Amino acid sequence: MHSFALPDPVLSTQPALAGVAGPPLVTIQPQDPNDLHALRLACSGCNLRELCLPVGLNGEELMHLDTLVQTRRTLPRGEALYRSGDPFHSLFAVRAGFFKTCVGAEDGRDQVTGFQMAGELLGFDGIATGHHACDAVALEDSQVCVIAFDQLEALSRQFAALQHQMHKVMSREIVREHGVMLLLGSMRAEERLAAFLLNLTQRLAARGFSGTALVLRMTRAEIGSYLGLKLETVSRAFSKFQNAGVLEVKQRAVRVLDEAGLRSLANSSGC
Amino acid sequence: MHSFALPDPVLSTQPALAGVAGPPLVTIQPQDPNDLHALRLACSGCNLRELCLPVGLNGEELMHLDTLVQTRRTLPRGEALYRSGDPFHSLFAVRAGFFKTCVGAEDGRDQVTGFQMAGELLGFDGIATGHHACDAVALEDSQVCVIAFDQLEALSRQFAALQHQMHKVMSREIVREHGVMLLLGSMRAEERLAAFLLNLTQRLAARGFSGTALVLRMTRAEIGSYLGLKLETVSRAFSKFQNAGVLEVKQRAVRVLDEAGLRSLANSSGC
DNA sequence: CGCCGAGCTTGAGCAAGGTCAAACGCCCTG
DNA sequence: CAGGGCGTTTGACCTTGCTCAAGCTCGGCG
Repeated sequence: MHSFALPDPVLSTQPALAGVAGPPLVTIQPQDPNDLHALRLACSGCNLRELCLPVGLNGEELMHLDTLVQTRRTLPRGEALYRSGDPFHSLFAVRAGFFKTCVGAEDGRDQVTGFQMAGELLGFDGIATGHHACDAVALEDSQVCVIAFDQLEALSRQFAALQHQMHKVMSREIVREHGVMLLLGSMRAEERLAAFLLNLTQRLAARGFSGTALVLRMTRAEIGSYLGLKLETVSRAFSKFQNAGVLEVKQRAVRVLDEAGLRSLANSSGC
Repeated sequence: MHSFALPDPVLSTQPALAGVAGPPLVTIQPQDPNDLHALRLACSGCNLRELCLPVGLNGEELMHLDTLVQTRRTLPRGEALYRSGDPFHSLFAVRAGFFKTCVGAEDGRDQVTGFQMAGELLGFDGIATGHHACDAVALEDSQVCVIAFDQLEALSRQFAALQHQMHKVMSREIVREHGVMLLLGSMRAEERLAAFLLNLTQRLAARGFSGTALVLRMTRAEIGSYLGLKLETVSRAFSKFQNAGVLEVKQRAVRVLDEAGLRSLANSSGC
């Protein structure tokens, strides 16, 4: 399918174009002795710990969390982290790269339900039934931390802070989906795209990347699926934003020229 | 606004028309001495325990859960259980009645994100920030059990079964919202309505009500908001289903005449 | 009992976005 | 470097569902 060799030591999520370099990822050396192996997996040393599950944990709690994340998994672009129906054992924290999640109807239609970037968690859909209810697919070469769920539950019975953090993350996912429902249920095509771009730039900015220049990791069709639009409509909206001087669009490279303009496009209430 | 006296002893959710009577609700006598007071609030004696938070708990766990649900709250039709921005302290289990939840954009548009019936839990949106992120409004005279969230977290640190059940409920909410996204993002108007009706009848059937005759508790506009359609479109789809012999529609009273037909309408894939 | 108002139905016309089709750009591979 | 394929752009046309408007139903209330 897709020949793939992971460039060690690093998987860069947003290359030079992003302008602002993110904090460097730790070097990955697969053949290390045990202590180094443990270190490189440790949440306590992870540069994403302020965005990920460890938020708000103290030193002791973090050390215990470290014992939980015993493996990482590396995926080439296009590979599924899990598929609908797979048995659920673990949550996954995106360490590097970019994912989409999508649900499929029986008749083949499918709907992208989200895009996940570094520090975000995947897999909550599997808890309800013990089997995953959607697909998670890497949109670029990616790496995730594997978090055994039964161990996470056990640990969060010991540490209230971890328990609460986990509840917050799940609640945030519910609230995020409310926002998507608002978007899908009551916004026009251009409002949807504007809102989507603002959300993306905001999340990239929170990770230390430029809030104005970004490289989309997904196709027009995937954006369209997420936004409830056809790819042609997405493309036309991009062109219109470019003509209006709000964006500069060169295929997947997008630069926000007028953030306030974009913001007002996202709330134009259909008038 | 709405003059209201709660008929004691019972709040019936689906009246005679539903055909099959649900299990009778326990008698509510507000002035009882303490032990009876405790009993009437008890999850262990609740006829909804197989649908609600107590699923899968053993006797001891149930007894502890009973200590958690110290109050109920009664709401007349139209009243908000909570509103966006309210501080979050508790989850709510619907004991009787019917609710909608909705999120609002700044510009006044709002989107119904769900309808909740007996045994379903409300309030997870508030965990993320400590403030509720949507409104929950009673669509008929209703009653909820109030579950103090910090106590629930404490108890679920003691009992793995309760902890896991809570995670399952939140996960199920996430999966449900994926389904709504699929509906909003990729279905035609009539498919959306058919899918909505199937979902409603299924949930009513799980509660012992008829799976074919139901009384809608929400307006056409609220259905439309939930489905991303205008109320006229909803009304037209109802009429079309009636003409096709799939439904009998008399205002809010709906009877499913051809469930298989309805099912195929929900998957017609746009052809 | 008749009025009133909220909610529902139905029609006519319209616009947003979908569909189909053609052409282009970019990257990967041979 | 040429060829091929995927992803994107753009145009022309068409369908779905929205808008606006009128009339209807039903329940509550004076």
